[in-house]
Amino acid sequence: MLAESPLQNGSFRHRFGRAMRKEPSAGTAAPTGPIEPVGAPMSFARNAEIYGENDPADRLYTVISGTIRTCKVLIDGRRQIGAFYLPGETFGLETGDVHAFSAQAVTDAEVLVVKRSDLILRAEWDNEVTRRLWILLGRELQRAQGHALLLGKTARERVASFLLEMAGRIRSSDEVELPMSRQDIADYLGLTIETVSRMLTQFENRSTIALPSSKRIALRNRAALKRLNA
Amino acid sequence: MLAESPLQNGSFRHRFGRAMRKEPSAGTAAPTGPIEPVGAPMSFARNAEIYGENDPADRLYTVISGTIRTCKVLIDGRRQIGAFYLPGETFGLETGDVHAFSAQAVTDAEVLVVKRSDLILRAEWDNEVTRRLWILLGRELQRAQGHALLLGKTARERVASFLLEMAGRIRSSDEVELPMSRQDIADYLGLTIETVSRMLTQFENRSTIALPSSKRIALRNRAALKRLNA
DNA sequence: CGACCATTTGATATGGATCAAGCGATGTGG
DNA sequence: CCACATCGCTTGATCCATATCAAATGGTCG
Repeated sequence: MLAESPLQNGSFRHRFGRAMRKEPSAGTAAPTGPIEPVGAPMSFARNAEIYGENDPADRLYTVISGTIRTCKVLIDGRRQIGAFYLPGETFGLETGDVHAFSAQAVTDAEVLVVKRSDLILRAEWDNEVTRRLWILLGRELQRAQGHALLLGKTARERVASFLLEMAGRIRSSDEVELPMSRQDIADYLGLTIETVSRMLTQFENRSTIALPSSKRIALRNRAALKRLNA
Repeated sequence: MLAESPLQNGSFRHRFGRAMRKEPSAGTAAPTGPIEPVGAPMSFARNAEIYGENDPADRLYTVISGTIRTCKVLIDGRRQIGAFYLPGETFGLETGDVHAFSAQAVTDAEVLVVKRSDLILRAEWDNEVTRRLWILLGRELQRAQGHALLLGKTARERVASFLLEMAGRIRSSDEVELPMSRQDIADYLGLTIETVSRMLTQFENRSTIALPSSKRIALRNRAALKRLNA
């Protein structure tokens, strides 16, 4: 239903420049960089599936451009999004041998792929690779814990936290261009699109944010949002 | 408020025998065993704090007897429990240098403590230690992801999942002795004690479970619970 | 026995879901 | 280039699951 052609549609390249600029301090030994910066990037069209639930988890992916989501669909159709991955971030790291979540492109996207077996081999005689894998796994854990915490809060708090999180991760002064739809946000926050929308307009009415367009959000009063971050 | 004397009250020993029996296949190379099975165990009285939020995360703990919870208290007093740890399980593994959650004893408990620095040193020339640490961290990630998933469900589903999870982790035929209070369960599931209680009596009325006593729960119809596991 | 605490049960309130329009962008075919 | 279908988002009205408030019950320990 969601799956489309898993290969490129060509129109993603206009995002490339912007995306590359988002990569944290390229060239340094920044632990956020891709583990293995060589190899041909793969392209995915919007909504294309990168891997499915229960697919063998034998690869790691680093986002070059675009946004990726991981998600799980319950039998009755409810969808829970596990995480969003922005340029520079790595996903697909799982300890089981199959993926517990599936991954799709939120926007047209380019990702770098590396085989897990290669990494494990290399980790044997390269402590730096080991260290980076450890950091990545730890980061995933923190993210998952934070997500669980988020889901215990009220709708207003969840949306506030989401905005702050995204503003922190997307490089930009005070105006954020959200790459994902309201439905994606809702499924990440465990809410409905209507509730997400209402919270946003509520924030707008209180001048906490401004909404130049539906995906563009300007944080006018970060303190008010932080206060809701509990 | 919750913190009491951090040292023993002596009455925990009666749990020791039972607890030890819970350790998975002792003596084998079971990856669930404690990483370092030597060192004196520490004792904690019910509700005693093992470590607090923002304490340095320089130790790992393996439960010998009793039950431990990790939790976070929000400014307004809401409490979110991150996980419960039963005998044989290891907690305290964090990637940051301070703990994001605090840990307390749910019941009188004994835990084995090992210094993180020791482990890291040892991991340098002992691949087995490295491998076990990796497995532990991966398990934490899975747990946290599962928890986030849980919090997206309805109250009935959460309680059903909780019962199944606990029944799976506590060795016993079909009758489980829950070590934690309704408040602990509620805070873990993101519900109120009243809702937890109501769901339990609902299951009892439908003969899905039986409640010989408030903490003792007999699973009469696992299939019905699994159906709610979505 | 009596005080205390945890749990259950009942009555009511409410936050967020659901159902149902509207509305503004974006794209398509005539 | 415009009319119109489509899609994603917002807004409004109502409903319902769970929270909240309140009280009864039961179990434990002095």
